[in-house]
Amino acid sequence: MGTTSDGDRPWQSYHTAYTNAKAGMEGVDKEKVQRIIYEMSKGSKYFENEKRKEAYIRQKVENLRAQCAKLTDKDMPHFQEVANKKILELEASRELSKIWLHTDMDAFYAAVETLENPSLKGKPMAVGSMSMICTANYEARKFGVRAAMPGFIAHKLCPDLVFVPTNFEKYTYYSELTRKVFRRYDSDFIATSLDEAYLNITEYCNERGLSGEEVAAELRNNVYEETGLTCSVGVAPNRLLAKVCSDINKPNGQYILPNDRKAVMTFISSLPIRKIGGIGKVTETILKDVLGINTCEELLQKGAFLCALFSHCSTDFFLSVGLGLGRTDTPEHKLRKSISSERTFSSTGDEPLLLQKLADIAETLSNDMQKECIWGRTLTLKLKTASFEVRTRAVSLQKFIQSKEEILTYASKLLKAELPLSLRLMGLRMSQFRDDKCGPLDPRQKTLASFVVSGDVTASATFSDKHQICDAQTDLSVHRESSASNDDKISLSYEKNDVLASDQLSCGLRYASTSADGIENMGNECSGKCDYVETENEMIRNFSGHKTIAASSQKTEPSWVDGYICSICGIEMPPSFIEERQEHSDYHLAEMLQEEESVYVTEHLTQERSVRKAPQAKENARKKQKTSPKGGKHIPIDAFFIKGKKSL
DNA sequence: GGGGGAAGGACCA
DNA sequence: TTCCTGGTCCTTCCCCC
Repeated sequence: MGTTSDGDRPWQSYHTAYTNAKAGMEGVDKEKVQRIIYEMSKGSKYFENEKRKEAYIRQKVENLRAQCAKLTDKDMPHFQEVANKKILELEASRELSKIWLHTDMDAFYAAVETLENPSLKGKPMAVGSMSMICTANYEARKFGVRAAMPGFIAHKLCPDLVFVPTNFEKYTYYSELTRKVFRRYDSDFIATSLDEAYLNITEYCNERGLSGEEVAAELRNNVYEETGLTCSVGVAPNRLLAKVCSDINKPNGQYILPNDRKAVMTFISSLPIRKIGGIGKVTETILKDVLGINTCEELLQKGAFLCALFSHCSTDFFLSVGLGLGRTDTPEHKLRKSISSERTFSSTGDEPLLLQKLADIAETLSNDMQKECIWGRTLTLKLKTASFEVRTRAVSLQKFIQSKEEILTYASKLLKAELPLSLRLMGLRMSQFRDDKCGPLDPRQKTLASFVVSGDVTASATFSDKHQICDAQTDLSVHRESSASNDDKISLSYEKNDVLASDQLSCGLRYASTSADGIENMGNECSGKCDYVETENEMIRNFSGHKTIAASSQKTEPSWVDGYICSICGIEMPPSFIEERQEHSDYHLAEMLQEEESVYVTEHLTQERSVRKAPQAKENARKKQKTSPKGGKHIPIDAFFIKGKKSL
């Protein structure tokens, strides 16, 4: 990219995501487009970052080449044998009885906009803004304009380009219309985005005695009739191939690959690897530059090298691609694994401003989580620096959270550990969701109750031993009474821990206390028994594994009026309901502690800052932080989330 | 040595 | 002057058991 080896045409080696051919871009003056993009990008921070990334990939290629060179004549027969065995196994799994159809709407957002505003017809148009465009119609693509390209570059390529802002409500509405059509062919169709879906049309074809080709034509016609939009369709024995096929006759076309092994192998033999979903720019570069692999057929031919250089997982994928294999089953309904929100803004290092932006993102995330009834326990902060370096910092909590306040509390800690820093993007992601979605409002109560009610002593003991529940503010720790007693009794202990030290611990308890001068004193590991010293409140608590209530408030345990009425909520429960009563009391205690925590957090924020700056903190920090490949200035997160040395 | 969390990266739409 | 957003999966590193 722009180096001497490129002579007087440096742009020829500048390969951004949007210099790759896409449907409708045939006949584009590629060199002209590349030159313009290069001229407009060079010198920018984005460009510099791209250069860094490319250097990193080049290094990766060199390393793999070196590994390759080390392979001896003795190694190769072994790896060839491994590859042959894998190929035989994969071949045995080949299924040709299913007919899969992949449908892809043509320039979807642009088509919807044109449908609603016919004056746009025939004009080069892009949906998006000057900073980034989502999609471009086919007229614009003739100029080299395409999705994921910054608007200002698109404008340079096509000065008459019309920009239309995105309107996702519209796209969702039209997407739903297309899905109504899809459902008639396969009620369990898989939607991968607003404009793409996979349909298993095996049954539909068999029941009606229709071929895949006939069904594809019928479906395209129905979509057009009911939406006024065109789509392109691919039909093949599996999803991987169907997706490749739908791209062949774009726009408004279809391609059918027969359910026949020979036809599949012929089709795949000359197919460029980049056409396969899952093989992107980096993987393509590595396979090409290290092993000279350009087509899917060559993946099979170089099987031995793939086995020698890549992981089992990657090798299996590459070899199955070489055989033209793909998924033929309809997966179970996939549950969401994470939810996130991020914002890009003008680069700034202003701390109050960054915290304000973080609060906005936390609010959006919290709202989204509430809409979907989700609680999560792993919070990840994503940062993009002014120089486009991306960092992520995560914290796993011992409780599930959802509120803006809680998200912001932890997110702020993660951010502050990274500052000072000039940022252009911040994002928050929540993952590790609680299994039950719409449970009680207090996620912890459910967790606690499940331990008591289940009576699964083994499970609770294991949990207790391995994961002392030490939440940042309010902790509900489940402890088994001394195993020596062998009476299988479970007692519940509540402990309120230091906001600073405990929230990131996954195994064991460690407490950090802060003395008046801000010097860090690392505390003890706690497993069943521990002393908790909280200097700020001059409070010493002891907790010995028996049922202990260690809340700082003066509130007392709920009592049973007249022997059966709860003094707090008035619920009636006879004395014989021992476990239920215990659980009920625990619930109120958990509530009390939760009330306290907001106050507690506020009190501790000031203290926490001083701790973060303590010189000893860095020394004590566990060196888990991975060395940044970029070698930039970076404060390890552990410098903030200090863990003590394990007590012996 | 294996399990699992954290961090980073690839990829997709 | 200006280069997105939101999601999944995989790999690597490193700590702890």
